[in-house]
Amino acid sequence: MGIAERKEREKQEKRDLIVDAAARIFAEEGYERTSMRSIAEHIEYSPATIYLYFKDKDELLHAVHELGFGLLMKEMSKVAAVADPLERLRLVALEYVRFCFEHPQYYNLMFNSLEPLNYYEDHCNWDTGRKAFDFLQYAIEDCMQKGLIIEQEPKALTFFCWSFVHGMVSLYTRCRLRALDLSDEESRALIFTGVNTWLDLMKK
Amino acid sequence: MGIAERKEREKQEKRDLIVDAAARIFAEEGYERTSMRSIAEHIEYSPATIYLYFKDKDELLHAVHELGFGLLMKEMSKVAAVADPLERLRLVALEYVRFCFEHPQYYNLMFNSLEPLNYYEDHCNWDTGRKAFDFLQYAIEDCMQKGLIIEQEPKALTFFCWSFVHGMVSLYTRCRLRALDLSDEESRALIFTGVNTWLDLMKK
DNA sequence: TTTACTTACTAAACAATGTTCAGTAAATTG
DNA sequence: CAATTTACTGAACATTGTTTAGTAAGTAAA
Repeated sequence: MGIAERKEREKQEKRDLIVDAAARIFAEEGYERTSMRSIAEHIEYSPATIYLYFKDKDELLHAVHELGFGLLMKEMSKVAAVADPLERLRLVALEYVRFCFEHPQYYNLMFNSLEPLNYYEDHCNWDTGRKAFDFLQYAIEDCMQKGLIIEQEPKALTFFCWSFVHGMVSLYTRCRLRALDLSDEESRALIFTGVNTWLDLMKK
Repeated sequence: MGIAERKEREKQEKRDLIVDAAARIFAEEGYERTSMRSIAEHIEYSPATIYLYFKDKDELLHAVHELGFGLLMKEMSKVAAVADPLERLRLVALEYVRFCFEHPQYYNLMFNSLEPLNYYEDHCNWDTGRKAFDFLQYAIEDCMQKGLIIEQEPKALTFFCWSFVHGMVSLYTRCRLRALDLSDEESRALIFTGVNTWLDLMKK
């Protein structure tokens, strides 16, 4: 039955078309400022069409959120081949920071905005985030097992590492570094310094 | 001229009435979900009245934002009398964390939301945040001068400390600890542990 | 007191938003 | 060819932030 499959494929393609357009506009304008109507206009369909593919704006946002995590995981996985665990951990952190610099709207959606999590209220667990967290935890456990960093409960230490980097980049993208009188360049440099300082503190 | 003064006073009182109502509703419902109409209804005035006291919703939000900083500074100042600089720094951090736990909506407004900063686009600097940052920096410089913690450029180190705690509480209030399979109580305990771990790492 | 003016406020409207629903035209099926 | 399903839309709805024209009371000057 080739027809049913073609229809299925076309449906998926249209879904992707909507998500891609939404992602682009969300990234440019931010979530609140992009209307369903403007997304519809971009793909040259009526607003009501979007509701045939997504329950509401939240569900569409969630799809974009997943897209963002795909991007982040791809970036972070680039350094998987590096042999030295400590250097690998450092590079993972740097990729994370770089991702935030290059896609601040995605980052905000993934780690600061509350909306995309509405989707998980039924499913109760944030699977997507969990995968990224585990990725980081493996990198840290590797360092710990080889005696390169301090000993700590792995999950807790992973949370601390994540928090530190997340804190820095969030304050940056959310414009709170205005409290520091720094240029944009200086702010970014400071954050990279922060990653190294943190790793030095964790070294045994 | 008593009349002019009374009018001035009454105007200020009404302004406060609006800000207080707005603060309560923002804190309960969140910024996006509270309408100007609902605020107006609470204070038993027409929506248009609010616009006599505030240019728009952003400016009202900013007033609430300032209120939040007043609250935070008050909480953090409670520990000013503690003699031991390291212990004082620890207590400041704990008060900061506690503030976030007790007023998550305020916290989000002050450190994650972009909107209240619109107000500063003309004034270019985030004065309110700067004061809080300086408060923390003094506490840290005190520790450093007495040789209790590692030597570092004070502003940078202050930023790192702030980032770490901000990162932890943000991930918590923004529900990203769902990636960790922890109860609410366990999450909070972990954050307090984090503060102590961080201070241990900074100790010389 | 009477007159002008200012202040404090509101009702009603505006444009834009997310969302729904009845209806339509085309594609598919029997 | 007829019946049914699919994919889509136009128009409406309720709600939002905001503006404007108008009103009624308070104040000041004659």
